[in-house]
Order: sequence, then structure tokens, then C-alpha cells
Amino acid sequence: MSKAATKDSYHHGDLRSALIDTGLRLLAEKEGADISLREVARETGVSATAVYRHFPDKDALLGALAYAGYEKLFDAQDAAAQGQADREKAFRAIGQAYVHFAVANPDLFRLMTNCMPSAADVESGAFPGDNRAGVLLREYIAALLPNGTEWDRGVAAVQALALVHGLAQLVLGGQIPNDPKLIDAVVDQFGSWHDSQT
Amino acid sequence: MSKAATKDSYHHGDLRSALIDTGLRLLAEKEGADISLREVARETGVSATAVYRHFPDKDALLGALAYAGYEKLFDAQDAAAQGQADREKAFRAIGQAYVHFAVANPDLFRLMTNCMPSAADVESGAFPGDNRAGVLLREYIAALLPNGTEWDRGVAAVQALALVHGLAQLVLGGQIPNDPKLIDAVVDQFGSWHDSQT
DNA sequence: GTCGCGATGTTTACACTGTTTACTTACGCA
DNA sequence: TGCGTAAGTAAACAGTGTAAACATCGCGAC
Repeated sequence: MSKAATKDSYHHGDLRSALIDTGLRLLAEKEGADISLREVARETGVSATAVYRHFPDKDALLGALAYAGYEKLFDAQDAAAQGQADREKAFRAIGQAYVHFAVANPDLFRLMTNCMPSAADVESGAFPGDNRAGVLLREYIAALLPNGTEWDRGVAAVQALALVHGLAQLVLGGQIPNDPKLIDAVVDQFGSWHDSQT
Repeated sequence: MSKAATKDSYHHGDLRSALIDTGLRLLAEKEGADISLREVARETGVSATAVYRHFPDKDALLGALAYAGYEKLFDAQDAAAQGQADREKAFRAIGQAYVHFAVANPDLFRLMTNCMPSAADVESGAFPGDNRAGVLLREYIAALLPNGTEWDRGVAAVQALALVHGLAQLVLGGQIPNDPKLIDAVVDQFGSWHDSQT
């Protein structure tokens, strides 16, 4: 943002974020078709090789798009959790927000799952692992299983992640109808299972 | 199989299945890299355009590979269910077999999820929806929820699918350690949840 | 002020991809 | 025996990711 707004000059000003912006736009516009480095450059009004001044290769560009996608996802999850009365409802809202985000941004979400940060990435700080959703997940599970071992809590966390992620994937693939009531019911029942275990 | 074994002649004999074989082989060999039509043809010892006599385009070839993958997956699930004492254990074995298959064949599994048969495909008969795993899933859920409505059973089925599919995806992506004990525990606990609800 | 250097662009080129078109081969049936 | 057609080929085209060499601007040191 420091040297932006000089888009007509030889030097672009802030090409890196401009490329990310058009990348996100193309992902939102072109349903199903995957994105090409040259197209992102062309649509930004810049030569293809200019991209290489800001990203080592195409994967890095896609990774940056995925990163931006995760930030949008976390924002949506935060917003969904904000309005909830208690922690349990917030927890469920976060899970539902995950699926709804995937449905609303199918291509971006698919890209995100392809470039998903591994546990190593998060620990090394390359990805923002300290997002509010992750914190809430840990908090919620700790509260649900106060007497549970670390192992039990880990299993519960994995279950929550897998359920929500698999649900999103299946809805996107058309194996499960995109029915908000069904999605909410699946997530809600997962919560009540853990309730019944306390 | 009818006119095979004449691989040295101008006409290949059974090129279609030969292409599928090398496609599966390449998927198993090249970790992470995606497959190219030309490479499949080259590796089969045939020109690239010969592929088009058997598949309308690349997507169709990949679809055939995915189809073959599903058959292997269903076989693995059948085998896993076979040795189990009761239906409940068979149910869990099927779920675990799903994840283990994904871990053992990561690239094939990724391809399968990209070319996943939609509900419409299965109903139209394009994909074998009558696999033993699907039947067992329905049977098992019907037995678990004898008094449940159709809706309840649908929710339970979606939960089972989403949990197992999401688990496979997360393990493949490295977000969850590839720990068989963890995988089994996650699937097992899902079963005990439903047990506690009956 | 101006000068030069490094960051940021561009053009050109290469190997590779999926796909179309036109041509060739050989199998099976009349 | 001959021929139609299914099943192969080679050549060409547009598009891709990327490397190499060249051009342009911005900013700090003299």
C-alpha cells in the first residue's frame, strides 16, 4: 500500500497484491476452470514473466491466493461466532461457516485444499495457525472433555475437523445436496454427541 | 481381453485397458506430479492421438482411471469387511479401509475425489452405486436407528461419509499425522456415538 | 543536481501440453 | 478376393510454465 496508485507507469507500484486480487477475481468468475499464470498476468495488464519478480513459481502464486482465502475464511468464521450466545453455539456456527464458505467460493476453496498448510507450515509460522477458529476449537473441546486425556481431546478435534472438511468436500462434489438444513443438522448432531459424552 | 496379446502389431489389441494400466502405474510411481495424456500414451508405446480413439478427451481418460480406482477401493473395503465378526465391526472396518486406501494411493485418491461421481451419475448408472460398501452403510445405519426417520438416517449416513472422507483428505494433506491408531480411534469413536444413541 | 545501481518490468525463446486435421494401416466380413 | 471401416500415425496449432537477456524507472551517495 506504500507506493500504490501509480498504475500507469512502467513500475506497477504494488504488483504483488494486484496479482492476488485478479487471481481471486478470476477464481470467483470462472466456474470450474483452473487458473493460468499467464492469464492472471494478462488480466492484471502485465507481462507473464513479471510475476516471477514476486513469486518463485506458479505454485507460490497459488499459495498466496490460498493464503488470502484462508484469511477470508477465518474472517467469516469469526463473524459467525461473534453473534452467538454461548460457546457451544459459537462452536457450531464456526463449523457451519466452514461449509458455507466452501459452497460460496467453490474454486477458491478447492485451491485452498490443494495448497493446505501442513502441520509443519503452521508450526513454522508460515501460515497463521493462531486464528480465532482454531483457538475456539481447542477451547471448546477442552471445556467439553475436562477429564479427557490429551489423546481424547486430539481425537475429538480431529473428528470435528474431518467432519466439517469432508462435508464441505462432498457438498462441493455434488455427492451431498447443498441443503443448508442438512448441513446444519450434520454439524449440530456432532455437537450433541459430545454433549452426551460429558 | 478378447483380442489381446498382439502388442507388436500395428493395432494394439486392447489399447483402452492398456492405457488405463499405465495410467494407474504412473499415478503410483510419480508422487505428487499430475499425469499428462501424452505421457500415458508415450509410456504405452503409442502416439498421443491414439488415445482419442478410445476416450473423447483427457478428462474421460482420467475419469476411467478414477473409475478403476473406485473398483479397487470397493474391493479393499469388501476385503476389510469380510473378516469381521459382526456388522458393527464390519462397518468400522469399511470406514478405516477408506482412509487406509487413500493413504496407500494418494495420487489415485486425489484423482478420484476430483472426478467423484455425483449423486446424479450414480442414479443414472454411470457409476456402480450398488457397491457393497454403500449397501453395508445403509444396512448398518438402518439397524442402528430402527426408530429413526428417513431424515435421521440420512443425516447419519452423511456424517459417516463426511467423517471418513474428511479424515482421508486431512491425512493426505499432512494436517493430521498418518497414525493408524489415531485414524482407527477417530472412526471407532464415531461408531460408539451412534451406539450410545440407540 | 547527477549518476549509477538495483529493483522491477519486457521481449524472446524453449519445451511441453491438449487437441484437430489429414493420412495410413490392417482386420473382418461380403 | 476385395473393400469398408476401426484403429493407428504424423504434422500442426494454440496455449502453458519458465529461463535468459535486455529495458526502464526510482532512489540514495557523491
